[in-house]
Amino acid sequence: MLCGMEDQVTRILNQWAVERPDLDVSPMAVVGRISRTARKIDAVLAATFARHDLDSASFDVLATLRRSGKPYALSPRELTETAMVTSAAIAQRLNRLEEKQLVTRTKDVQDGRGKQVTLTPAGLDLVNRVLPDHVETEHSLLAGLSKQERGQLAELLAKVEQTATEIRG
Amino acid sequence: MLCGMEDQVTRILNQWAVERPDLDVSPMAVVGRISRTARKIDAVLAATFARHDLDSASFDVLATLRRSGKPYALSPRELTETAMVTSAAIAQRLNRLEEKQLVTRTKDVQDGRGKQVTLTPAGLDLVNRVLPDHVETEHSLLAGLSKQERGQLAELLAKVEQTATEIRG
DNA sequence: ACAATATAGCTAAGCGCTTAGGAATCGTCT
DNA sequence: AGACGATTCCTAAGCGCTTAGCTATATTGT
Repeated sequence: MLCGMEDQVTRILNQWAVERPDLDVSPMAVVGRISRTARKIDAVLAATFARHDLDSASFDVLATLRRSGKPYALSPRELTETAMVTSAAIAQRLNRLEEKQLVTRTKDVQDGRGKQVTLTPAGLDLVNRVLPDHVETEHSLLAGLSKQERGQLAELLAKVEQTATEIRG
Repeated sequence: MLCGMEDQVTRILNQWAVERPDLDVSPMAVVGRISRTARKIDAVLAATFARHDLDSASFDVLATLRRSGKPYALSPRELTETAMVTSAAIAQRLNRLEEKQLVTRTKDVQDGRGKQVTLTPAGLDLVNRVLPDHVETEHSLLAGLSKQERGQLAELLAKVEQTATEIRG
């Protein structure tokens, strides 16, 4: 750690060192940083989506359908499984996307309980237009990291994610 | 990257490689991982707070007051500046905390516009009790990382956070 | 001194998420 | 076949956040 010790997270650590010297609060330097970084990233990504009259939640659904390949159709259940939100949240996202005519919901012929959510031509067109912009934003976010550093970061985060999953589903 | 290529993020990358081979989506491996890890961490931390009849937002305020040192008092403005949420959100958090008699709001004598938010004895007692539990949870989240790896992770994230801040506030 | 602007704190309305629970359909077990 | 539990999708209510906009007080400029 040869960094300048001058930012928010470091100041918090210094305060705790004074107030609760009995506690080893060093994990905050990492855990707190993950949360803060994630929020800032979300804000940056949201700006890109907003330029296309979209929000992150809507883009998430459109992108999941898009990358599933032709015919760009998945069930709400499948969408729920990749989205890290509840099925109720997906239902509401789909209401909004259907309203904007970016997806359609049709009955699943195989399973009467299920639905097929399909990208409309307008939805496919939109996600194809947003994608390059979004990818470029992500590139710019990582501009300060070498290829090697990106690999390191991804690996370290994967370990933490793994541990978090083990602790609580 | 010598990892097993079998998890969620990697599957997404593989799908994009098929569907949009023209785009270099490699940043998703990092950016997506940051978001996912942050959410899982939040869930783990929330479980700890719930054991003390608290949520992350409330704990955040209590902990900020606690680590500011005696007399455990800050203005809503100061709380807003460290919390990464709007002043309206802080006002509502304070409503809830005041209702539970964990903090008090008194008029600032120096500045008639301002208020002083102070930990009550009950609030101080609660945060002192939650803290060790919370710190232990954070330790367990990082159990899979060596001390050196933690330092690396913190530094890499700090770089990304810095870039994100430069891009947009 | 006074007006204009900035700042501090708050409420209200809207948004997207959650939990809770309902309706329809499927799969299984007798 | 029929009953029962599991699964799928949905709505409703509640929660914490945001934006918008209010009041009160402080600061700045003339």
